[in-house]
Amino acid sequence: MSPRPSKSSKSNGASSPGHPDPGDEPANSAAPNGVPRGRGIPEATVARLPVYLRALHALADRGVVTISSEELASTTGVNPAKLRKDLSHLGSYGTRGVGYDVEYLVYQISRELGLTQDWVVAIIGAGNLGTALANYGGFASRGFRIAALLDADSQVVGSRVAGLTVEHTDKLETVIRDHAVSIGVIATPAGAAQGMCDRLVAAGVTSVLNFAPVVLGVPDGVDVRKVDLSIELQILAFHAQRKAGGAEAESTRPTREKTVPA
Amino acid sequence: MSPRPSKSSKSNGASSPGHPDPGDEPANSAAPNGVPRGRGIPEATVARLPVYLRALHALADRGVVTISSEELASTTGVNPAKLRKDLSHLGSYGTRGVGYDVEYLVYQISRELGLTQDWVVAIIGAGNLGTALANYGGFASRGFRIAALLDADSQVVGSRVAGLTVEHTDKLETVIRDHAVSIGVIATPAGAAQGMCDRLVAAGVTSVLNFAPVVLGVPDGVDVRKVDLSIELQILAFHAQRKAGGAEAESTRPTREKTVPA
DNA sequence: TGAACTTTGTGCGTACGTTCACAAAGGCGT
DNA sequence: ACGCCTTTGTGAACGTACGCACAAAGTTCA
Repeated sequence: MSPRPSKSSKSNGASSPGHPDPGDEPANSAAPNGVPRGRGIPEATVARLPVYLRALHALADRGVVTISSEELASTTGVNPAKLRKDLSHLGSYGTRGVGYDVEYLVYQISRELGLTQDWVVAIIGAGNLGTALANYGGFASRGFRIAALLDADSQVVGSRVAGLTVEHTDKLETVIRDHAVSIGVIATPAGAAQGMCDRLVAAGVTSVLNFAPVVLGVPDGVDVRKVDLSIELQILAFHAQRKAGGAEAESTRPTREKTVPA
Repeated sequence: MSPRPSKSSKSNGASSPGHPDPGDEPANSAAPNGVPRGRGIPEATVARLPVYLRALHALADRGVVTISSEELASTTGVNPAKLRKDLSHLGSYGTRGVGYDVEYLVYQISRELGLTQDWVVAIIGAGNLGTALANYGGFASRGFRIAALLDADSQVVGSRVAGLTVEHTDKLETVIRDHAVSIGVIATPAGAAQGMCDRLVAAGVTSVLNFAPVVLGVPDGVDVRKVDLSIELQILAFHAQRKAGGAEAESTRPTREKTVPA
């Protein structure tokens, strides 16, 4: 059983993909006729690929050689058809009647996501969150190398966190360049986020992961993704409220009612 | 005060987007004509309401009384028409020719999101991330009260974090009930997440915010939202790779032709 | 070898989300 | 008081996403 082509390289259909900002950006590499471009993998699919990848890594560790879309779908919590369609965007890597070769799929998804190369990450803000991020093992194991941890507080600068010495944000530009950082993670208080982001961008960073509760403004070509704890909680609250007896006689008065689910 | 269309509809899909639990099949409760009137607010809108809310809070603090959709849209980074449509789902709270009353809108969105009541939160896992979350001030200020912080490590139990004494996960059920916790935040290592989640659910928690890199399985009626740092980074990597001229590592093109002779 | 079985890959109908463009609605100046 | 100007609220067009259902393609076993 070796459906693994040693090394087949083919043409690259990369055209001119727009910059699908997390927020909204119309620009997309639409073909003249409207067919989704060769390399045009839908955002929704891209967002799921890491989930599949993680499950596949776990399977590989357990020695599983092949897996069907049905099984992989159930472990990742998606619809089997959706999973197959997602994978079909990468190419035809399954074997009918058998399923997908786990190792091969791991490789293909990794390559597609750009994880076959190393990404150098800098974390701005060495507070609780920055420290947590620096200590999070999930990064290094997936091709993300945290090269620097910066903070504006002189008290913190110089201390060692997760094997790194915290550097002062004054040196941001130097640090970014010296380590060839390509991804910046903002874990600062809200007030400092935009400023740090601007400096990151000016220093050449084009990918930013923002944990600060602000909407970052960036020029075209810079990719920002936001992780907002408070927003997630509020969405949960919305659904919880609805579950807890959504129909209330509300006019303009807050219903100060607390319903504890049994 | 505008008349508010009170049309009760059954709750729509309880699961969060991207978490299509097996068994999520009930058709959406839409009006005969198709418009989800009344309380059927689209998920995409719900996800943006907290963003608007935050911006509105900031405006209120600065003493701004009214704001147009155009301005609010630009500060929150969305399309003005989208913003208006989002707000229109709550009712007609704007004044034509003028804009929206900031305070009033704050109240309306808060009520819609269920933030006019207090939500009791328990954080499971007092490691770096759990500590960061406990210290994050953004919760308390928005109606979320962290009532408990639990950890399985006896070394950590008893220490004080963010004004709370860390309790042992052995007492999870008791803690949940005593504090009437309705939202559980999982900040444990991946291996412990499902177990803790199961116990939370068994104890009556129906809203879970999961930071562990696993897909949690929960029964119907339980809402899970996932925050995954590693996935966000991988999505960034995907786009970064594309920006960096996807010419280096050639790829298999998913065209009709299939050529992978081993 | 060939038939039965398994599983992929995808066409298609449906639902959802986004954006444009405009009529309706209200304030404001004269 | 009246018309002008601003801004909302929404109908309609477009695009994306989802999931069913099925043909195609491969495996296995007699």
